[in-house]
Amino acid sequence: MNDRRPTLLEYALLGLANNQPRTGYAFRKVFEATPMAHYSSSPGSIYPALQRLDERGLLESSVGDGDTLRPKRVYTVTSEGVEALRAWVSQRVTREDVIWRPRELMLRFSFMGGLVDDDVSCTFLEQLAVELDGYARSLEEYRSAMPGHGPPHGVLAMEAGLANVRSMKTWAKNALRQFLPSQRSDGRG
Amino acid sequence: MNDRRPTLLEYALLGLANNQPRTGYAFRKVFEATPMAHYSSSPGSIYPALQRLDERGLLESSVGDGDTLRPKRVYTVTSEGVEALRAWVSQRVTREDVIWRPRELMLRFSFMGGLVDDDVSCTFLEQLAVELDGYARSLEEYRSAMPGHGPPHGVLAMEAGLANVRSMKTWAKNALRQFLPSQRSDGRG
DNA sequence: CCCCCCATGTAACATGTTACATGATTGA
DNA sequence: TCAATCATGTAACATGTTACATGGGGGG
Repeated sequence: MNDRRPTLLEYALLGLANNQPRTGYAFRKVFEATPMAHYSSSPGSIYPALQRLDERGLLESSVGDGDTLRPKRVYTVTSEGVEALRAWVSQRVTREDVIWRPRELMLRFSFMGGLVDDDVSCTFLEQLAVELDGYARSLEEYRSAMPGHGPPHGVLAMEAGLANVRSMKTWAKNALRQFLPSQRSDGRG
Repeated sequence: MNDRRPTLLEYALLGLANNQPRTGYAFRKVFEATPMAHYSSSPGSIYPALQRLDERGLLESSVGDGDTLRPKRVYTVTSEGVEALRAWVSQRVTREDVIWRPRELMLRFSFMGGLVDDDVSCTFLEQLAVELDGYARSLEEYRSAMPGHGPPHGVLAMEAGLANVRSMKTWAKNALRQFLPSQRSDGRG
């Protein structure tokens, strides 16, 4: 048996199934058509992943009217699956997440809707901003140690990374405003 | 024999070796310490990758004074390796690159220094800007089709993607100015 | 009737992860 | 001498990629 934590692909499937039950083919179409999640849409990755999630009890499948071979199989998330998803999105945002797994972070955020309370989204965005800030500072430090002579490619690539981190930070701060409990307390205008 | 094109990790090793010959351990240290390239620094990935590159003739290795077991092995890029690297960085920037492989793009750019003429960097940045622009437009279109009601997470995640693409575009346009052949032609001030 | 899209799956393969094993060198 | 760091590698395993195989249903 396989007790590892789910892959990113598996979490993506779980999150999509949580929005709406789908067939394997429908999952594949989402990965092909959607610009959001950058996962392979090949049958060789999707179907085995769905089978694994089924075996672990995070998804369950029901065949449609079944007298054909190759029955159409619809996957629905189980309560255990919902819990796994909730635990995943609610994890603390770490510096490592920001450095190594920014896509996973955005995937987590995008699955929060309807799954967790707004204060979880709020905490997520606050932690994200903090970690992005710290990372930006370490990048700046790193850059200042780079040689000013020679080809500028290294420094420029560095600056691309920095610009990226900063834009994400700006985004997080703006997004946060939509989740903060309303600022104006009921008294006064 | 394995004739596939090199992995991203292998290109990263090739590029680093092109800057300076290193031991396997030194490559690992770079991946641990550098914020730029997000690759695994585990021996289980690095050493086999170096062996593959050696077998394919893109790297060659020389052992230091060798009467010990476990000789220290220094990898140097071959002329064939340099050619492979040059071909890789010089490829046309496609929409798919921008959507699915932005990190690879930045890696390609950062290895251009000292490897190709400035007009290659120039072309790269121009193509990059064009493709980013097209991608941004398709993202905007996609976003405008999203539901305005319900949890805002999806729309926000979308906007994060957009902000990211736009910041990269701005970067590309700024970087381009450093590679454009000097605007003022020799006549007049 | 044929082709395309819907739909599900498997097999071979390469890569990367994790954990382990080993040995050399350097400084406290 | 002991520990840390330098240094190289392998084995088991899971995942993902590519290519292939199969079959139903609808439209031209």
